[in-house]
Amino acid sequence: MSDKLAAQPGMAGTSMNDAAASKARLRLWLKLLKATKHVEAELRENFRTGFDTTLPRFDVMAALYRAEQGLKMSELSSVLRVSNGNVTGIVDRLVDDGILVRIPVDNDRRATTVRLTNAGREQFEAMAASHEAWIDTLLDGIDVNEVQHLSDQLECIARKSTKGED
Amino acid sequence: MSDKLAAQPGMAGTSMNDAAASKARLRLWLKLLKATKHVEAELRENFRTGFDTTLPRFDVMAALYRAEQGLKMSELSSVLRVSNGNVTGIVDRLVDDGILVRIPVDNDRRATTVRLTNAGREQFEAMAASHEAWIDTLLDGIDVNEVQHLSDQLECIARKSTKGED
DNA sequence: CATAAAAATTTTATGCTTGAAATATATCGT
DNA sequence: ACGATATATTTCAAGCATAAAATTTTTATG
Repeated sequence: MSDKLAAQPGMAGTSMNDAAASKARLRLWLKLLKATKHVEAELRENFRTGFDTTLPRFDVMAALYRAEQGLKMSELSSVLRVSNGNVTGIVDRLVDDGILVRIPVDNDRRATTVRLTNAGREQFEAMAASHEAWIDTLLDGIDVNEVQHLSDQLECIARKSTKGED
Repeated sequence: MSDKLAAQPGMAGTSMNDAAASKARLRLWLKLLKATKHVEAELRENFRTGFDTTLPRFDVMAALYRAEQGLKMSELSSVLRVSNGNVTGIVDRLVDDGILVRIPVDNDRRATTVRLTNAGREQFEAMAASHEAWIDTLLDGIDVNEVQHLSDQLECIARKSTKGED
């Protein structure tokens, strides 16, 4: 639609040739990556020093906090979009720490449900509050009024082949 | 949108109460993370199937491609913002594969410089071309005219405490 | 019912990542 | 020259991550 006529000197915000657009996208990706890695690094450090835990553990707890009745291992790895084998290890350690329990599933001895213990729910709530505050600080360079817009653009990226449940 | 009660005068598109802004930032962060992870996963898969290599290896090669005379291990880990120990392992494997060489530094027997071999440079060029094409495809949901703007916002995030050399 | 196919999970092998400890070398102050 | 400190790198232990193979149990089919 808005392509052909980069003709005008004004070039009112429109168009770029393909090669330039490709380079621009590459630079954008590098910045996206840089910003994300930066925030992740800060969060990891905060989780480590503040709660002696990790981001992946927090992610597992967050998923289970939302699912009061617990989730099966396969549901968990699907929600978190990580491999099955990976979840096994993280859950093992969380169980050892008394944060999670494995509950056998009736009528299917292959599966187990995983659920937060009461201690786990408590710990999660404390961490979630800090987490939100950390993000608030880390992203405060962003114009809040632009958040929705930015958000929409990112949605476009994530949706590529990722059937978008949130 | 800016919350119904944007009060009145002055505050044109501004404002949201703090709690709402905080939640909005949290949601934004989750999308940022989701978009980044999605692109990363696709790239990893492409590198694996297309070149039997990994993103971290590509990153090392990219850094060294730009530095024709090579980099010391510490410079490499600083540029890539990863730990020293991490770089050691990745470089070890790249050396085994004939992609990198370690060169002793004159007058300082503690340090070594790492450089791409000719084979390494060749391989990198092929991979870089594909990489750019992959990114172009993955980010094509993004309005190219918004790239600069989006980019600026991300810059804000990355700059927090990250003295911004690129 | 038997057995093949499917499903849920774990195990294995490999590699990335960190932070901390260890090693080796260089530099500086006295 | 000596010893303390700083610098460059590697090693180590633990955890995260994937893909692929293996295990166990369920379900479907003949």
